[in-house]
Amino acid sequence: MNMIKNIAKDKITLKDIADIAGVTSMTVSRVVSGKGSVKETTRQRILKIVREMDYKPNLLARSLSSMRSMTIGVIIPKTEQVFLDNYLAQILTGIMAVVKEYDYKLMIYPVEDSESKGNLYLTVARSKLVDGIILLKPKIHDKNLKSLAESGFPYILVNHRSEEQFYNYIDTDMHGSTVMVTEYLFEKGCRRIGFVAGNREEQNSLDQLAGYHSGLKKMGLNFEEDLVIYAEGHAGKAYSDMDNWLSPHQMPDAIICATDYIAIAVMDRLKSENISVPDDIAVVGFNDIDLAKFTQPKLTTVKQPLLGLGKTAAENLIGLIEGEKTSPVQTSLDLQLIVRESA
Amino acid sequence: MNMIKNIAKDKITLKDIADIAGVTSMTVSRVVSGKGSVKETTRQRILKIVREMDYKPNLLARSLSSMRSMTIGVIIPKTEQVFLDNYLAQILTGIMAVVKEYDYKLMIYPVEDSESKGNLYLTVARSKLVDGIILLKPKIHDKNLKSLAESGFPYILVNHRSEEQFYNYIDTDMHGSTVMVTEYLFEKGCRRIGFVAGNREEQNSLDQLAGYHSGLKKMGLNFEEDLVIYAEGHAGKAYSDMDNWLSPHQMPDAIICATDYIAIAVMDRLKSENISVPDDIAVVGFNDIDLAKFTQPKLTTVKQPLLGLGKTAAENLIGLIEGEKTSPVQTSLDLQLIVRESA
DNA sequence: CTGAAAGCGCTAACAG
DNA sequence: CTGTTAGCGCTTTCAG
Repeated sequence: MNMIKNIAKDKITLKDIADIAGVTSMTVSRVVSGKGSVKETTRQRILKIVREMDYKPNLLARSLSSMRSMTIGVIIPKTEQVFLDNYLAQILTGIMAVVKEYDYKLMIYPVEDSESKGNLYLTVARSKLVDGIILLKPKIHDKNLKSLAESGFPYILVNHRSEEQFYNYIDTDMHGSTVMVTEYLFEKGCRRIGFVAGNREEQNSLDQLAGYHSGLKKMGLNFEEDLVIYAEGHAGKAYSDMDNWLSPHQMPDAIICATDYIAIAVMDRLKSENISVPDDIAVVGFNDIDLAKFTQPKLTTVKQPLLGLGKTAAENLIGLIEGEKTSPVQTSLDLQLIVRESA
Repeated sequence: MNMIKNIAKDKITLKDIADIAGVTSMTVSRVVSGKGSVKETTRQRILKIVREMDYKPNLLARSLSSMRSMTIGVIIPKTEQVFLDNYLAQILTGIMAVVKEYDYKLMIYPVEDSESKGNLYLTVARSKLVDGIILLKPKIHDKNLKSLAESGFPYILVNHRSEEQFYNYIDTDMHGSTVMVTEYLFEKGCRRIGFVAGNREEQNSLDQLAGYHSGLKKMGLNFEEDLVIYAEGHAGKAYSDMDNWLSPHQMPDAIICATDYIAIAVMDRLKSENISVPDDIAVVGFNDIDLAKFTQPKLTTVKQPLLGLGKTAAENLIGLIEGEKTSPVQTSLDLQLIVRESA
């Protein structure tokens, strides 16, 4: 029997293994970390002891010494929804896939909207806990973005196209796709196309709104303020603000919704008013969430390549971290209209 | 003008601050970490320099030295869905709320089902990157749970009730609530109550199934194998396996679904077969996801206190970490039937 | 209230 | 291929 097995296993260090193996901790380090070469026989001997002792490296020490944490941070805007929002969930899933592939780890930083205490981004950056950060849907007026960009710390903005030349971002073409939707509805015969807007503190939503304007213009339609509901992304607000539309001559004949959640609420309201979708009014959503195909009628929507967004963001960030890419990284992914039953 | 401001700000250490302030790094440490007392005047002087220099502590070094990372890890089963599943999303949201409140940080570890390479749990535990871990819905046959429990490292199992006396877990009473649902349907006049089961590798789903059995028995109904679909949690499988029910005399008059996603798929199938819910068949889901109130008809479902689950798990874990609680922690939260239109 | 000394466990860099 | 030296930046502990 082996006495060694009775030692407390939760504080075994490289040195302990080294002493048993009769080498220096440096040699064990090379074996365990896989960096540097070691004679095959001693390598095997060390590996055996590592297994017997059930040694697990202290990653904290490793990171402090190597100046690399091998983890990336994700900053999530914590409005009401956070994870409840499938939108973020999908992007995160994409990020996770890449993170795993490259053997990185993942740290989550939820951020209150109000939060402004001393530039969280730089605090995170300098904490050395992460090698780079991905910011999901930052607010357009976020003052701290600039100092982050200037700091040289690796970061990627997701869904935050910027006119500024120096920001790193991955985005989807919200403007173009909203024009496309307007065009689609026009060709279906719609002439009073309404719009329920998202959160105007997000670049994304502004682009959508601008796309709606462009689309109308392109089709030769006039913009009417009454046809827009500024729901700021809240399904509940969309539902109740539809009051204004509920006199027959005010009604649009098509409604573009900033998100699928909003579209669902809108359809629910229409149903309760006995207005038929798509016969009386066509409804289009954005995102193609899981449940879009289960609504009655099934929701016509614009599919965001959310998984791809997450993956691209993570891949580019890791590229930046490992010096294989250089700033600025600026990418825009295409969207796709999924025609189902609601329009 | 202050020359100091031009120094590279991303590698300022306690020592730098100390030198400028004319004290030892130890004094600065006390000020920055808030532990230990410092004369008020020097405290203010140091704080001023900290601000001017924009010093941010290196948390890696702090953790290595103090043996506390102030972060908790969450192990997420990465089946197909991960974050896409609102279920996990809500629990995570609850965890995040508490984590923020207690000034902890959050690390995410997605786990492949197949994954068994050298007990991830212990590897994470010994990495010192986290002070404790929460395991979401571990599989019942997971061999590694036992060694984790024996290691003494703080952990909490979420939704994994166990007969074993020594496991720490937070769970919801799936058995009892499924009995309650069966009873509810019986009282509505249903006598052929069907059941679409979840993933039988999760204790949770097994409890549901057992609750279904108990419920039938309690109501004096016989269990019929034909009334159960083993969809293993997949909405798509539920949809297609309903084939078996689609001859009139095979049809149940009520269907209990393991999750709302399944319930939605089931209702969709019934709709496509021109079977009316709830007039012909009553449908009940589990979880009360966001969209349950938007389905047509609105879904009657069992509300899981998912946010509460997450919060309770995190609070208890932190209690364990900080020595305010002792193992085993075993809690079961109550569920609530939300009656809407589908049953 | 402040300082000195001694690490936390690992790795970079340089020898040999 | 292996060892030595010297930290990474912070905190613990013990003095004073």
